[in-house]
Amino acid sequence: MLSIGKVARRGGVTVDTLRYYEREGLIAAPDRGANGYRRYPSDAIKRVQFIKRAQEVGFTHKDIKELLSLRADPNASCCDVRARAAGKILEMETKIAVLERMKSVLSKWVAECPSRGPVAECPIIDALETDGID
Amino acid sequence: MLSIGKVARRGGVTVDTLRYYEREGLIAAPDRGANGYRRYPSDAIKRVQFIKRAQEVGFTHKDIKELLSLRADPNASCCDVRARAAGKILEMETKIAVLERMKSVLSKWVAECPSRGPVAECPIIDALETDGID
DNA sequence: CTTGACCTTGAAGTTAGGTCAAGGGTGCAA
DNA sequence: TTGCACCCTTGACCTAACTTCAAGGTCAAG
Repeated sequence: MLSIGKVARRGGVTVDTLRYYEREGLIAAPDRGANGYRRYPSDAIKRVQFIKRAQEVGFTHKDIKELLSLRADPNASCCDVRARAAGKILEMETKIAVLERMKSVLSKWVAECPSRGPVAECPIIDALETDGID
Repeated sequence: MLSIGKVARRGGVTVDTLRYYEREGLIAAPDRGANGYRRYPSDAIKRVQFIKRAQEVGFTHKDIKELLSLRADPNASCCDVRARAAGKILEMETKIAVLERMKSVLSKWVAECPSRGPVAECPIIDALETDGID
């Protein structure tokens, strides 16, 4: 049985974060000792790491709760998990496309800017004042 | 002179958003009529559009305040503006790189998933349980 | 004179993922 | 017994860019 501090250190999060995960339902409320302290089973560390890794590849807490439910559901199929991952890839592609588009507008403006002269003649300021985004 | 409702409609935002911009210092507090209503000069619409366009290319409100200061500063140079835009491009490249990395990890996992069979054998779940991100 | 559109303020809610502070109890070693 | 690390709870606070709410005052048309 592990104290919250040990789970935190070994899981790579803070104790505040663990309590927050518990509130959010990402990890089950553990048993308590006679002193009221949380006592975690040793596989709690694995669960924390699961959550961390899922976050690192872009899953939100809501997504992670679904993944954890699927993992615990004997009727769930691998296909369900794959669909979540595929959906997340699509989301990322959308975000990347938005960023690329903004970046290309800014790049064009930067290329047009002489980088000297007063701001009154700056083509970037001018574009912000008068252009639509195109 | 324009009412807040007119500036909002012509600027493409809500009246609440305009009041929020005023609180945030993005637009100056306008004069008030005898009834206490805000009375905007007609160039207020251009300023709102400046803010909207700057947002659309990725500038935050903090960034926009700086750009507006530069625009109003006779000692500012075009170069200062260009530097802000170039910095924003770098930020976007960083964000894109993070997303691409997450996406490639997920894509690899999706490719490895047979998309059938119980979740207990799912390679994606397995990767989340045991892998580092690589 | 009533109806509906418009305006005022301040405060609180939203999303996401925590972080921190106050005020107190517990466990162990010197 | 003192001291320090650790644990507890509740509840507020953080970023970002709004949005919504509550409770009211003003204006113009019919």
